[in-house]
Amino acid sequence: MVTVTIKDIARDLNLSTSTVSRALRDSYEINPETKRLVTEYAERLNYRPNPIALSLKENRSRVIGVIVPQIANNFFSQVINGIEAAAHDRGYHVIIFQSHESYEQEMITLQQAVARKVDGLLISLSSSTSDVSQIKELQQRKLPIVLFDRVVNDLDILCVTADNFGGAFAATEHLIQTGRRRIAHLAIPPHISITQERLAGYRAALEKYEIPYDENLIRYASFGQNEVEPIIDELLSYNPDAFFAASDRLSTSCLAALKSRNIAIPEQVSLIGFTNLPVADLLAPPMSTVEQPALEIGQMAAEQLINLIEGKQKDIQPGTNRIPTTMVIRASSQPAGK
Amino acid sequence: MVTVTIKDIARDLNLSTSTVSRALRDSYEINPETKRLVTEYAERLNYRPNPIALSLKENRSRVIGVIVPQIANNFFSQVINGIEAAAHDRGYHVIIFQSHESYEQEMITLQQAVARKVDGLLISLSSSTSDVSQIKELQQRKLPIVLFDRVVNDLDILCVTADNFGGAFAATEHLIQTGRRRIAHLAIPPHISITQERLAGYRAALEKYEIPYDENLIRYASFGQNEVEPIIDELLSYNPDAFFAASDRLSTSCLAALKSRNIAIPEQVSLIGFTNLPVADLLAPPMSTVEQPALEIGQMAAEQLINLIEGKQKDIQPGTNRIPTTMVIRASSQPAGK
DNA sequence: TTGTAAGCGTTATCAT
DNA sequence: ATGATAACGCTTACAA
Repeated sequence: MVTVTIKDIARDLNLSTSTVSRALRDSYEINPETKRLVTEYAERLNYRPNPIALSLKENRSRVIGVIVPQIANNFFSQVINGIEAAAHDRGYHVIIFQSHESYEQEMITLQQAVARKVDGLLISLSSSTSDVSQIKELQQRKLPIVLFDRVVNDLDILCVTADNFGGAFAATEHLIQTGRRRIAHLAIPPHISITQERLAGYRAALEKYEIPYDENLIRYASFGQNEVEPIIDELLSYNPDAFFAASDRLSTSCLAALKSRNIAIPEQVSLIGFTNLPVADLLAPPMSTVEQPALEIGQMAAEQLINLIEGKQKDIQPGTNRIPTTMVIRASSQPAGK
Repeated sequence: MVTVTIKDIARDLNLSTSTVSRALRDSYEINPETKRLVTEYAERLNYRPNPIALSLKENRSRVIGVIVPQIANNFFSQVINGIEAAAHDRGYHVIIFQSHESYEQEMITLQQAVARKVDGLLISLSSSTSDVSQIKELQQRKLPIVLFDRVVNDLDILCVTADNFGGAFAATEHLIQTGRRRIAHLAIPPHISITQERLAGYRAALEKYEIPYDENLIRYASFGQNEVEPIIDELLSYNPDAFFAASDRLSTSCLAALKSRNIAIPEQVSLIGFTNLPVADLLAPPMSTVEQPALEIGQMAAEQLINLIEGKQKDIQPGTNRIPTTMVIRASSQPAGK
C-alpha cells in the first residue's frame, strides 16, 4: 500500500524533511506561514506518521503484550476488553498471546513477545506454570511486567487480582448460613495462587463457624476433558450437602454432572460457583455465583503497566491489588426449607 | 530493556555488520568458519533480530489487524482464537480492534489499523455499518482485506462466513417437521448480510412446506439494552408456536423473556437459536441451537488474508466462502406430543 | 570472502 | 527560520 511520508511532503513543498517534521511536530521556532502550508498539505494528503519508524527511533513500540491461557474464555475475554480500553486511552495497542495452559508454550510466547519489542507485558500464568524465573529475569532486565488473576505471591512484582479470599469466604459463609456443613470444594490445580486464596477463604469461613475442615471434601481438577465427572463421584461418596466450584469451567461441569445424576439443587446439595458466565441466570438448576470484576482487573492491570512503562510509578507500591468480587445469590438456589 | 543488536556482535567479533547479517541470514558466500563464529556468538548472546527494524526496511509488519464489534463475545473470541492459530503458524501476529457496534468507531479503528501499518485486515462489520466505501477504498489502495461473518455482498471482496442460509433453513425445517407453523423470527438489524441470509433460509423452508410468510412474525432488534422484551410481547400477540432467534444474544434474551412470562418450552412454543453458547446444554428450558463454526471461520479468514498478503492468491476466487453450521437438537426441546 | 554505503521514516543536533 | 546530517537496526548492492 502506498502511503505518504514526510519526504513526499518535503519534496512537493520544496522544503527539507526536518522543516516538515518541525512544522508537524509543532516544535521549535518555525515560520507560521510555513507551518500552515505544511499542516494543510499534510492534512490534504492524509499524512500519518509511520509508527514503525518512530518505534525504531524512540526504541519503544507503544504496544503492550498480553499473555493469557486462552482467549476463548469469558473471564479472559472480558479482561482483555478492559485492557484494550485502558490501553487505547493511553495510546497503546495490544497484542495477545495464548499459552494454552502450557508452560512450554508460555515460555515460547514470552520470547516472542520480547522479540516483538513490546513495551511491557501483562501476564496471567498458565495452570502448569510453577517456575517464574524467566519472568523474573525479564523483569530484572527492566521489562515492565504486571501479573493479573493467576499471579505468584512475590512482593517484587506488581499484581492485580480479584479478592479471591473474600469471594470464597462469602460463598462459603452463605452456604453455611443456609444450613450447609459438608461443603465440597472443587478447585483448579493447587499451585496456582488463586486456588490457594480461594481455599483459604473457604477454610476461614469454616473456622469462623467452627466447622471441621475435611480434606476428603477438597479436590483439584486440571483443564483436561472429562476430568470432573469421576471427581464428582468421589466427592459424592463423602455425602456433601453443598458444592463450591472454584472456576468458570468447574462450575458448569459440576452443574452438568449433578444434573445428569439427578441430584436436586438445592434440595439435595447447594451449588455456588466462582464464575463469570453471562447466562448464569438462565441455568437450571440455579447456581449462585461469585463474579470476578474482569473488566476492572483488565483496566487496572493495563493502567499500572503503562504507569510502569512511562515511569509514573512512584505512588503505586509493588504487591497485589485486589478488586472486590460480587456474589449473586439466586433465590431458588436456597434450600426449599429456608 | 537492553537487547543485543547486530552491531554488538560485529564489534565484539571484529567484523562488519553486513558480514554478521550474512552469517545469520545464511545467505551469500561466507566463510564457514566466520559463520560458525557468528551464529555461535549470537546464540550465546541470545540475539533476536529487531522486527521493527525489519518492518521499516521491508515495508511490512507481519502483523494483521482484526476489527470486531466486541471481543467479549463467545463467537468473536472463538473466531479470534482461530485467527491467532492460523496467523501464528505463518509467522504473523494479531492486533485486535473493537468497533463496539459503532460505525464511527469502526472508521476510527480502521484508520488506526492502517496507521499502525498492518499488512492486512480482517473485518467483521459493526451492526450500524451500511457504508463500506472506506473499506473499498483501502482495498483499492492495495491493502489486503478479508471480511468475515458480518460481510457485505460484493463480489470484489473476499469473505468468509458460516452457511447462514443452510443453518436457518435447517432450523426452520426442524421446527416445521416437529409440527410448528407459526414461527416467529427474531433477527439482528436488517441491513447486515447475515440477517438477510438467515431470513432467506427461513423463508425458503417455509416455502418448501407451503407455509405462508407472515411479516408480523419477523422482528429486528439492535444491540441495545432491554430491546428484546417489548419485541417478544409484540410477537406473542400474533400467537407464534415457535421462535427462531438469529443470534447469540437474541437467543438468550428470548429464552429469558419466555421464561419470565412462564411460557413453557417446548409445550407452548419451541425455541431454536443461532448461538455458540458453551453452556447451551445446561440452559432450561432447553433450546435447540444452530452453531457457527467460529474457529474454522477465523482460521480460514486468516489463511486467505495471508495468502492475499503474500500474493499466493491465484487459486482462490474472490467471493464468499461458506462453512457449514452444526444444528444441535436437544431432545427435550421437541414438543411433548412428538 | 568481507567491507562500505545507502536506504527504510523520523527526529534531534548542529550548522547556516 | 531552515537545511544538512546522523542515528535507530537491519539488509543488500556494490566495491574491494
